[in-house]
Amino acid sequence: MPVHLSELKPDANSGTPLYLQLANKLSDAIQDGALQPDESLPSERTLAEVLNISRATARKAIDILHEKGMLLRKRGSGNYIMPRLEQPLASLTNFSEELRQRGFRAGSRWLSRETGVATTQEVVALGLSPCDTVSRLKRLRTADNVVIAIESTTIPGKYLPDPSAVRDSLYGYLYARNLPPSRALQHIGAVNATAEQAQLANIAQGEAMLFITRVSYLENGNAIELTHSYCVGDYYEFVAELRG
Amino acid sequence: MPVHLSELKPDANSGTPLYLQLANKLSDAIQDGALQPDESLPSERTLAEVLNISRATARKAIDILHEKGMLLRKRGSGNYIMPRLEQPLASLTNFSEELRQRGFRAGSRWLSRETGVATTQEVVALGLSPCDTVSRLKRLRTADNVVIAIESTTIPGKYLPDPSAVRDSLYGYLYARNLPPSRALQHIGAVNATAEQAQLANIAQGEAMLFITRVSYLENGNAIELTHSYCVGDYYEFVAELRG
DNA sequence: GAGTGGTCTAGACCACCCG
DNA sequence: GGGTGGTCTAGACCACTCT
Repeated sequence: MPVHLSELKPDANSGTPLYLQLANKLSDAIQDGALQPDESLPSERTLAEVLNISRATARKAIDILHEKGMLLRKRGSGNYIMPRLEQPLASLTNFSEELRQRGFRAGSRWLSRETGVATTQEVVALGLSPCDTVSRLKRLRTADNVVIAIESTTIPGKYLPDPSAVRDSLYGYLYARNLPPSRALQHIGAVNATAEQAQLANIAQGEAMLFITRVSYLENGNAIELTHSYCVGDYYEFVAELRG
Repeated sequence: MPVHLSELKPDANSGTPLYLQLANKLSDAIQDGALQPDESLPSERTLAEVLNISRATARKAIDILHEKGMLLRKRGSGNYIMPRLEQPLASLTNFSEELRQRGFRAGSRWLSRETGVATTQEVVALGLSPCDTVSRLKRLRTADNVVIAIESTTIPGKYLPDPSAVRDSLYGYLYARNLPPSRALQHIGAVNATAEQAQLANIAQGEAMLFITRVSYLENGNAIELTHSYCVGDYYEFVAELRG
């Protein structure tokens, strides 16, 4: 424990919950290497006493890190920092940030933005009524100016009446209107590129692509987005974390 | 709330924690349809009082269901049952069970079972020393007698000294020896089938396949298994859940 | 204003690990 | 036996929703 414990002390007047502040500070300390793998954290009771919080609050912070896989709990012994696992990038972030984290320059080019009446597939996937209108966005995704995916998105008209309102980032639009997706289901398969896809992505016809279908949901359970992505195999790889 | 609340009462002498018992009973009630979507749960205080437990305990049970996406919490209003989402099959279960749940008859055929010295890739992925021995299993996975995947697994020798000890299920072997994987990272890409793969899987050369690399970890963070799977696109699809 | 979930406290007992 | 995490209790205050 090279850190001064006092640096972890949360601020009771900051507005953010104490347990969240503590979880974030501990997480940062681990990421920065101030806390080393296999090292043990101060005990829950020690943390509580030194930081002037209750043990339940300290515990809740530690629970968060444990749930993220950063800590190993050992009953009767202590809480230990996990040997570093690769972080799954499959969390719900926008595409550009994901690529930027991997060191690429992300870009996109619109193929079309239109409105229309929902197809049967869209009605089912998004939980709409047969006559509802939807907005559709189609674009090419690029990394360092290389096409890495062809992406088609459908959004219910009530959430996006005018598709041209989305300038760069769909997620940016949704967050700005307080419609942040909280969970999503992805179906991932492999397909051979069609002639049209090959031409768009500048690859050979028949080349293997990842075909990803994603439905995103709001916190209240309503579907907000249906996206089909065709991803160039050479550049794109999906990383997922499984739990037992 | 058609159920009698008394049926949810946990047993203090059962050995399993109260909050877990309650979470399971609530979960069952939802799955069975005894609690309908959009219906609200009794308030946390009511649950606590009727079931003779503290609010914190009731809350912890409800937290579990919320984290599983079964409940929608509404501050100042109540806890509501979520409209049913498709369950992601990407949790950490064995292959056979996963297929069985989808209504297939799962099978496998061994191609080879051997021991050897860890390759560089295996050393890195599994956190071994360069001279460590490993066991390697290679097999074909079938559903209703159709080959759907070609799978190669590497396990550190200290966990599996004799590869022929694995009869049918690797996970069965690991659980029996108290080595249950608790989390895993999967990398998922798309590749074109080689001539050899095409012949094994009875598909055309060049056909798109999912290429999945999985590393599984024990609760203590040690890697237990490295698996490469080539999955036939027509039959296999990976389902993942993302979080915000 | 009454009821709800969100946070926090102070204290308790247990099972477990370790020296 | 002393310290640890795992569970549980009985209270408290807040911000929010509903009507």
